Amino acid sequence: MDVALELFAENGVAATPVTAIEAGAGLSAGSGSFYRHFKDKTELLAAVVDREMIRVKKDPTAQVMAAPQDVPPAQALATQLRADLDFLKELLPLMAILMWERSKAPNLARKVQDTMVERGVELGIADLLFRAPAPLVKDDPTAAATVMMSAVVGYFLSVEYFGEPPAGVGPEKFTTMLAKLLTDPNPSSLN
Amino acid sequence: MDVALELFAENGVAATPVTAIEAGAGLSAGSGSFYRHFKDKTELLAAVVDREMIRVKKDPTAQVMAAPQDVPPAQALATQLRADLDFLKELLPLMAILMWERSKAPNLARKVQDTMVERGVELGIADLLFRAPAPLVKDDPTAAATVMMSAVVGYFLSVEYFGEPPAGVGPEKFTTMLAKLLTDPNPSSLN
DNA sequence: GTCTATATTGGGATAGAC
DNA sequence: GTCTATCCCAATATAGAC
Repeated sequence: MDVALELFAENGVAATPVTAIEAGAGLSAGSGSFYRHFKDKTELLAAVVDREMIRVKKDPTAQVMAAPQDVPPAQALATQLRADLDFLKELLPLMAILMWERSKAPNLARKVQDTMVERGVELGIADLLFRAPAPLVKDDPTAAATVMMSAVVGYFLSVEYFGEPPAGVGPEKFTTMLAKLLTDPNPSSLN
Repeated sequence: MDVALELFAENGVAATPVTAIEAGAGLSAGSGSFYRHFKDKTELLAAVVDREMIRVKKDPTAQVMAAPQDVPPAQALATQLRADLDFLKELLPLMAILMWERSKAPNLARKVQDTMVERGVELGIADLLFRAPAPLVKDDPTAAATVMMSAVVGYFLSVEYFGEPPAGVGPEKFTTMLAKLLTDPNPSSLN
């Protein structure tokens, strides 16, 4: 399953021959030994995704970190956002697989949306309100959290996909800027 | 090529049989008629991507809109962000294909990064500085533009991928919030 | 430029010995 | 549980008539 996770994420399920999985698992490629463990590739995929969802759900880095009292809110939030970026790295193989399989297995995408995205936004809301909430955030925490999470995900995908930060803006700069924008305590454009 | 673009984006190149392209183009599936037009599927892929890149580059919605003087900066920026979201919709098939082919054709990803991402951030910077620039933005326009573009891309992908806005936050709310955060003229967390 | 027909291969899956 | 051997099919690609 470890091998399959890697190969699926890298090349997609369809493009990963059973023989390659056998080879990666130390079995002789081309022997049907794979089929003593799983009925077929589809069953393996389901097993891999399930295991990954469970693993991710209990990942400690997914939790909101205890907010230290002695640092300014912007800095505390930036630290949290860095942790979020690291957490997404854990999620990456699963995300890649689901992107590949989206059209074939829409139910899988649905499951992930419910458990990951909505929960992510919820956590983000809690996160934002917990720290000194700026007026804009307080005005519509859900929208603010959505912006925050979208930015993190978008940035993460850019980095992973292209192998380098967009426009040379590293994680440090990125999270700092995003945190500042969100914790700004005095907006005048509310009108 | 239109059919191929659709099918490639939906299912990936490997999972799209030549026969399906033939069928979609009005040819009889299974006849080799395809091969009178392209040497093989790889050549078709290259042609499709090239045509798409050119088409996207001259797309008028990619331009920064003339900023009206009589609306507040936050509102003007929100309008621009809505246009950006629409533009991404144009880009979606190309993005999907490149995501799928990333591992197989890293050079393609590179080409896109140069022409799309960097250009997108550049436009974003111009955009931000052009409108009433908040101190935070002025302080580091590149970082602010990266945050802005990342948020737009992340939000867009969530919507496209899951078929509905995350946490029920629609495009209107999203762009408004993001624009407000960016144009806030009075941040105190710069320190 | 499209068709019918076909050669060929790669990969999914099974049978049965060990 | 793994192997060798094999079946089968789906998909690539070509040949040659029309």
